[in-house]
Amino acid sequence: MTTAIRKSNPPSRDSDATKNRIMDAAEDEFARAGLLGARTEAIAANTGVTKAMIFYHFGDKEGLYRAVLDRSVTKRLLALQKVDLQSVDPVEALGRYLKMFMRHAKDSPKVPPIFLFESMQNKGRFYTDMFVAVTYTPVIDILKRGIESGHFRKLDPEQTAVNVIGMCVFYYTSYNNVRSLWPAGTDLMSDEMKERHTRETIDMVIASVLNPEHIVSKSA
Amino acid sequence: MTTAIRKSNPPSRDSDATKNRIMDAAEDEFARAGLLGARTEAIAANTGVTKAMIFYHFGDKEGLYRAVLDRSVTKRLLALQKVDLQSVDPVEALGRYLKMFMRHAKDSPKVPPIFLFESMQNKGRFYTDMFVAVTYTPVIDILKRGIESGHFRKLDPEQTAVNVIGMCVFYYTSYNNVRSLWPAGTDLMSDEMKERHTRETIDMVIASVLNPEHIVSKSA
DNA sequence: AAATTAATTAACCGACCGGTTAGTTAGGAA
DNA sequence: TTCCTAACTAACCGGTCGGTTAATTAATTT
Repeated sequence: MTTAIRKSNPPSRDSDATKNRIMDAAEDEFARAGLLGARTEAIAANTGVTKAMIFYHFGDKEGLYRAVLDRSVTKRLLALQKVDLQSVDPVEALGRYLKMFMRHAKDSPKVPPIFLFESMQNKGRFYTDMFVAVTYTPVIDILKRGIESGHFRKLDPEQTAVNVIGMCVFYYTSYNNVRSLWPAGTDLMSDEMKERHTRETIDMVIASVLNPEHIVSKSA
Repeated sequence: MTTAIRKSNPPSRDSDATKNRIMDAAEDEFARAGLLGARTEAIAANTGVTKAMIFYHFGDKEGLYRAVLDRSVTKRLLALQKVDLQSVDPVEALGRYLKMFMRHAKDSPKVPPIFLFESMQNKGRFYTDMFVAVTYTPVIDILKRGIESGHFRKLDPEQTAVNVIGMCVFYYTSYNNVRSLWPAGTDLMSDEMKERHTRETIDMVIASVLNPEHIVSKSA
């Protein structure tokens, strides 16, 4: 278990290392209960250091929360910068973006719940423009480009972008509710199931935005 | 405001009426913070009766929570029973189901957040088979029928059903995060915006499952 | 090796929160 | 009218939780 590993490490007297350990544990706890429901004791318990260290290093619970959000948005920004979305047609661009996004979701499955809590509990108080810029804006840009080029249907770019991200993350926020749709004992967070979801979602998104006429004219 | 209206009503000595008032206030509070984060004081404050009445009528916070979930699943079941999904082709059936579902979401926008919290905070502990039966099973049935009849692509029915519901509810759980995608001051929960989301979502879902070949053969 | 400082701990505090309890009040039955 | 009981209130209780404080320990500098 991650918990055990984290706790077994010796509490080294290294500020940055300790901060990261706290943020790792905090990510789990915030994903479980959001800023409001997270217990600082619970975070500390998976850290190997005392609860007081949270306040020493981050000021208060909110400070730690901000730090966790910042770290995850930075991570996604880095991943985004590695993808070239400009020099390919909109269909390919959308596919590339989705692959990048789903890889991030697969590697950091705790992030979607945290952002959901952020919206529902905190009314998006800590959700900055930066977060929008690294998730929704690229999708909207691609969609607009695709409509103009005729590759995509005449859709509402903003509403569609929200729905696209919704498809990508809903599985990661709701798997506990939908477990029973699969045979008992199926682990919805196994690599195989995550990959199946990724494949299915990319197919679905592409199909949902394509312009049928454009396909016909292409095959003719 | 709903709050003011609820509170101004005289605290009648009617058990059922009081229970309903408590459940109304509880729905708001559970939608804000989930079972874990909900404050019984906050619920009582919007009720016109004392906090003690919650425990008198529902035993404990969890009892009230169960009651709220039950009420909303009953409501959806009733709406579902009024729709005929059998005697029409899969495309029409899916459209009808989505319209019904989105009407329910529009009228009870607090329900999606509650079920999201249920998954994330409580790991679906209170999410019964009944809930699955009134949300996912109908979609899966329609999808399977559509694949067999050739109307739909060869898709994964379960994964797709989850994504479909995801599209329907994500807007209602994330609007606080995505506000900035629209002009400042836009109320994402206005009737007009909700209807726009509904239209866009239904179009998108249908497009995402249709079998391209079936369309071509139809138009030929 | 002494002094300095950053990292860490254990114990503690006040506010809050779920739940209880003892007593009150309205209203229907006898 | 009296009685009974279901609905309701005000005050309270014990535990939990975010945050503080004073003292301790490990590195780093001089």
